[in-house]
Amino acid sequence: MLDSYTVFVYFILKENNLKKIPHPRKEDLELCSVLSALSDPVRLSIVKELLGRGECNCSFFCGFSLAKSTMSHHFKVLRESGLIMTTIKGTEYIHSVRKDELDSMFPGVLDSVLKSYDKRRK
Amino acid sequence: MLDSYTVFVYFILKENNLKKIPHPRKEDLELCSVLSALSDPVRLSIVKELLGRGECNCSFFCGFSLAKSTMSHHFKVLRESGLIMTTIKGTEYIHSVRKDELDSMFPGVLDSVLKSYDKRRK
DNA sequence: TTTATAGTTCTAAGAATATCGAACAATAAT
DNA sequence: ATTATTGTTCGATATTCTTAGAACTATAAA
Repeated sequence: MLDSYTVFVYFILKENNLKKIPHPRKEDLELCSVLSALSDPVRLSIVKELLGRGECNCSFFCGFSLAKSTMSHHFKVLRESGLIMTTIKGTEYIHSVRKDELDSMFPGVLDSVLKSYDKRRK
Repeated sequence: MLDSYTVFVYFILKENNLKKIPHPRKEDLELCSVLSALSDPVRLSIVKELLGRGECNCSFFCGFSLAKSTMSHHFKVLRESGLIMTTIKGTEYIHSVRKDELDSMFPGVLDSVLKSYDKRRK
């Protein structure tokens, strides 16, 4: 039985609980942090997948056989370095590479790294 | 007083003590190791200096106010990742960037990274 | 032969990283 | 309301990294 007061309280609670995921500003991105984030094989692989697929949630990355808390950690490192952006859609977290901003700050870095990664020995 | 026997023994001793510094083969260089080596500010700065100066010994890098053992460690990391080559000339260790080999294995990576590094905020 | 030079290697300490499982949180579905 | 989904966050552990000082090594110079 929902009276108007209950609806109001529910709305406030929802608003307060809305998760805000912090992202660094483009101008604050640091080259060393980006390189460090990319230097881990798991994360480099994530970035490659994200670039290939456009954007997607974490479920695409179960092939790593790593715990989901571990994957969450890697996504966090990528986010804090400025490599990816995360938005929440329902219960899903949608990730995408901040390609334009990265290209603007560090021209050629992402492209050359991923090109080399693609033609590595399998 | 050097007789021929003394000269011979001296030669053998010198030969045995000749330091062989191991370097990874070009084909064995790994992208993640290179990125990891470059992701440290000290090492990135070393690479930049080496590229600017051509080749040089460690004494150019005293401005870091780091212990020489620490610098030696960073040069070792750079060497083992394949980023630099080290030869011994007298008591000096001469370092140089393996630019051609890196460009061949990872085209554009070194250039784009150092370009971004050069125009970072001071 | 002794001393100086230029660096390496060893050892150790503290910080940072990668990983996991358990507990938790927000939304969606029933 | 309860349960399911999709993750995050916390706490712990094992490993790696950065740094430094002390001892050492090979060559050069006196």
